[in-house]
Amino acid sequence: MDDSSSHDGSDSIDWNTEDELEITNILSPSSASMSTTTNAAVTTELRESSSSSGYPSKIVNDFIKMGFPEVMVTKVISELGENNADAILDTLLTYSVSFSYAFSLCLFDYIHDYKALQIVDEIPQQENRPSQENRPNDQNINPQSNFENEFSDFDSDFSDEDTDESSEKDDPEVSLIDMGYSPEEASAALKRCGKDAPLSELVDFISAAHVSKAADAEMDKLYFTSHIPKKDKKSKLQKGKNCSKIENTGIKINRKRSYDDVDDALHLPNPMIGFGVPRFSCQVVNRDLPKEAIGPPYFFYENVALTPKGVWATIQSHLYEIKPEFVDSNFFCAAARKRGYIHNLPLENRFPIQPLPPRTIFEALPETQKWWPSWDERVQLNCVLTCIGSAQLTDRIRIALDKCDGEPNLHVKKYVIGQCKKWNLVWTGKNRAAPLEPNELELIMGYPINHTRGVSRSERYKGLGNAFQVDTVAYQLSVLKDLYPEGINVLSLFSGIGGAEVALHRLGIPMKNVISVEKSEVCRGIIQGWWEQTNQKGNLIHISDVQEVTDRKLEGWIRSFGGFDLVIGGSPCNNLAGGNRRTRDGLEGEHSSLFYDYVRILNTVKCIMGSN
DNA sequence: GAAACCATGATAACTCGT
DNA sequence: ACGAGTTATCATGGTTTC
Repeated sequence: MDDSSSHDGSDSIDWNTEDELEITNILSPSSASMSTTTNAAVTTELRESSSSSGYPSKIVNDFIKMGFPEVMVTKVISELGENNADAILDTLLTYSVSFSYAFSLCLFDYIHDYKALQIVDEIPQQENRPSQENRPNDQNINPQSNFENEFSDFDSDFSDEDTDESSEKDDPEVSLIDMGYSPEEASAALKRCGKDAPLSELVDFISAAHVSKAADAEMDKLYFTSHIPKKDKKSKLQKGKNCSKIENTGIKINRKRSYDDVDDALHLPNPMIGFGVPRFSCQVVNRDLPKEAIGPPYFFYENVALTPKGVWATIQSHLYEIKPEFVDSNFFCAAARKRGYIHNLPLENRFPIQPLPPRTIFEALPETQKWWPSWDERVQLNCVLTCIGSAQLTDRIRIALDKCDGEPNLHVKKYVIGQCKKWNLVWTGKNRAAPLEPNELELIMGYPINHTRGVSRSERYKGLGNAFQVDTVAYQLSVLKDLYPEGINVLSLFSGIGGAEVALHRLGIPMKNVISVEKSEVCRGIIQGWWEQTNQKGNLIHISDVQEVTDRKLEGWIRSFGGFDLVIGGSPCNNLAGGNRRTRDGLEGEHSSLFYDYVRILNTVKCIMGSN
């Protein structure tokens, strides 16, 4: 469909026309060095535009055009000045998370007077903020190393102001009440955060409590309320398919719904931050898990968020009705990755792997900045997939751009940007948009560089495209560190390239025994290589087929190890993923139905451990 | 209507053992 | 040189949500 637009013939541009002369010219080093538009990076463009006078300045408009709210742009620019576009962009990117979250809260009608928005609005009015000259750290933000400080910069801004207010410093409870919070809320926040906590943290806590309460109510309302679908066209997935496989297995299923009553739309959270992400301490710290779901063993299940209708409802129904935690990894790294996680892990005191990974394209891939066109406004990548754009596509893009004298027209821009987003291309030369290299994907996905080295290029892309984003998963698993200081026994299903193992290792959680179930020999080799290279002390046992994980074997392992502390895995998404044109058959598809083996194994483990 | 999406399969090109 | 197996390359929509 996307490509058809390039053949419509309605435009003067013929995307498929080969022009060898132009290609030759562009490929020559001299022509590349002659580029007059080398200051193509967004921030460079903005930096140049910022020198112009007038209000609102071009830089303000440019950031607004990038999608940032005007109030936020003007606030940040008033903070940082117009001369440091990098810092402005970084701050906006991070702050937008907070802002959009706050904005989304407006959806909950009973917190219409949400205080965080008041805080946001108040910021530009405050005159006693530290000047840019007094904040050298903000002036020279190093995109390579300072990312982790972004949000704390904002927090510290609040804190600085707080300390200027002696009354607040003396009695934060009074300050909170003055801000409109109830005495109960203020008291609870102080009890939870401590009396010395900065005001911003206290506000955050109260906001989080609001969110928790609102989200619970809203989620209950949204998840499974039935409505009549408006579309006439029936999904090929939603009707007439039952979980015959499960029923045949005889496994006890906590099934409350059929497909017929779960075909309503799943409302994914926006922003997709689950129970909270780093830099935004808006966490739901308590949730009521069903008794039978409470660990140990802890379990952690993952799959794509954007499934055909009804899939997550079915998954949830087989996993103790625990609501999925939907998180987009773009809050952790430079690429989007919208995933749902169902787990019974505690939510309190999560922490991310340090240092926090780069979260923008320029920070992750600084060499691309040199070639980045000003009109490509992407600051993060789309989801890492299992295959990459073709070399011919890169050629088509280059030819199209070469034909333009100076900045391309809107039609060309639209085509190029569309393809860049679709295929996650980055700028690696003049008019050259190319796919990411495997080692770049390893960086973005949180794996050691060369983690997948030694296998074919296709296998590397496939493995990484199917993998956990390590930082995202690690954040959720981090609570295990205090629970199991001596290490854990892990049953890792559908291990892939070992995302769970890498996450635990990077968290500093020792693995005593790992049963790793993975069909692909290539992936098993990658895990084994990593296991040896990182000098793991524990035992790693490979199982090639999930069907080999029988009750008897589970019983043997449990008797031998004393039980599994964590059952973790993301079952195949092949038949769920939006990229699948041919066999997106839903949870009953050839590959994705292996989810039921996850359920089977988890139930067996719990049963054996419970009886012990 | 725009945007996004842990993909699949056909075929060409390549590798390697005989 | 041959052939089997492996790897690289490319084109291919549709569902879902906002």
